[in-house]
Amino acid sequence: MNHPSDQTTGAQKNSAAAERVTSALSLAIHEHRIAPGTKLGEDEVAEIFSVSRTVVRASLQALAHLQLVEIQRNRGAYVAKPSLREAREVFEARELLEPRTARSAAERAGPEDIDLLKRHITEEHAALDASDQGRALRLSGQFHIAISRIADQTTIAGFIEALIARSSLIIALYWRRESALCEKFAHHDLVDAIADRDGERAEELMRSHLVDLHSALDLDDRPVAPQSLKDALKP
Amino acid sequence: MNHPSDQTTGAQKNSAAAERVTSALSLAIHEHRIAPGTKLGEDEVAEIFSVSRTVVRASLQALAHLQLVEIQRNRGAYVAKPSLREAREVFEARELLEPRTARSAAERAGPEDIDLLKRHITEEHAALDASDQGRALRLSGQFHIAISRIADQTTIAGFIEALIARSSLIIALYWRRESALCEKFAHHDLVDAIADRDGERAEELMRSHLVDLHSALDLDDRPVAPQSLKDALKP
DNA sequence: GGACACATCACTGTATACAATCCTGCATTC
DNA sequence: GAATGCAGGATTGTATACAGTGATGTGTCC
Repeated sequence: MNHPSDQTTGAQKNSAAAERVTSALSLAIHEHRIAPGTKLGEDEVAEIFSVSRTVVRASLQALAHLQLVEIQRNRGAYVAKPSLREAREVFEARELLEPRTARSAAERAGPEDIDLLKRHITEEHAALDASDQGRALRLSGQFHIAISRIADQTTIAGFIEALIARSSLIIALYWRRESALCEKFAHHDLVDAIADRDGERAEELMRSHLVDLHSALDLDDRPVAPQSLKDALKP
Repeated sequence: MNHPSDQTTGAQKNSAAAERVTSALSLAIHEHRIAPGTKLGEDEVAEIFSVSRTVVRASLQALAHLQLVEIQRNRGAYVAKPSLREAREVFEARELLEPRTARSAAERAGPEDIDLLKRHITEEHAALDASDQGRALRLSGQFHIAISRIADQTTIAGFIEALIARSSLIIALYWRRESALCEKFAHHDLVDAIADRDGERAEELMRSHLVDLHSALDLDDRPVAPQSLKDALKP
């Protein structure tokens, strides 16, 4: 059985070394150790991981497909900075897909699935207790992915995975300091509903959980980031 | 204004030459000129397009991400052969996403959007009259993509694009000879509903259209393809 | 005659070298 | 002093060469 924080995503497998680089970059982005907008120079990344640019390029392309990085032709790869509009779209899409997925998961979950989810939550708590925000955030995403996997719809699970990856960037950009990270209980209740095989309740819990998350973001129309003024005038 | 059959998909842009190769391969697959399961050797493709393997690899990777081709490590790239289960999942996902998208499209469509859709249909008819099955099929897919673009949800539009790409493979594998290609009228009615700004009707038409499509496929559990016996015994 | 082991071959994986493009800084000019 | 043009450097795009892996076919042994 896999450890809950295993990160073999459903994404397209790259070959050998490329996958290692992709995972490492993806992890760092998910844990907010690389900020949106950061340039990922090929030589730079290549040296860090002791591989050639060929491998790095494959990784960056894979990440670009997940929209975690943006590749500008002849200019290089940058960690993506989702716009307000994109941020809204991502959460709308999640609110469309995930509640239904949670329902399916509740209807299909076996004992080992429940176990997996519970271990997930344990890990989340541990990360929160250790004040490891980055890890907690990543695990929180993994929790959602785990549910979509249990729902046994790999196609939709893949979409959700991509949405959660982008959510991580969105949270990095638009999270309101004021709002607390109240996911602990939300996730716990969700697992309970799934363990009870109560699809209806799982669906509703997931929906409200996502609405909570959404409303904890600052997705109004006015400029948010300090550099947006400069950005707005440049092009 | 763009020509309706323009094919600048929302997918991640590859660099320069790679995009040309990706488009050409994608087109050939969509038009059923390359069968599922066909091997796409790097040298072979490289020579056909007069580029180096580097470029071909980038293209194949991009197509792999759309799940149009499957890359097996150290073994090469093959045009994907979606399983029955995957086929079902793809259509379930479409039935989940597209009706709602059609509703949004109806609510947002401007005159130029209606024009675009009408020109799409004209092209489809032309292809059908010319008995160009492959082109008709591709245009039919493009029609769905156009609607999702009008809905102005680029994130979901991207998902739908990927689903339609795979649908093309699924149709190649599981289409029943008996059932007629009845899309002409379905698409026509849909455009009418969108032109009337009747979201409700558009949603319902899209739903039934997809159900029709789904039921025109042979997605039962028994083996379908003639070579499946051989395949089943080999591994 | 069949099966296994091994060698050969074809192909993919990775690294590196070269070409093209873009950005930066400086000099020149008005 | 500001703006423009140009040159240098840095970075990405592409091609090619080498290394590693899997498949195929042959030969030998039982």
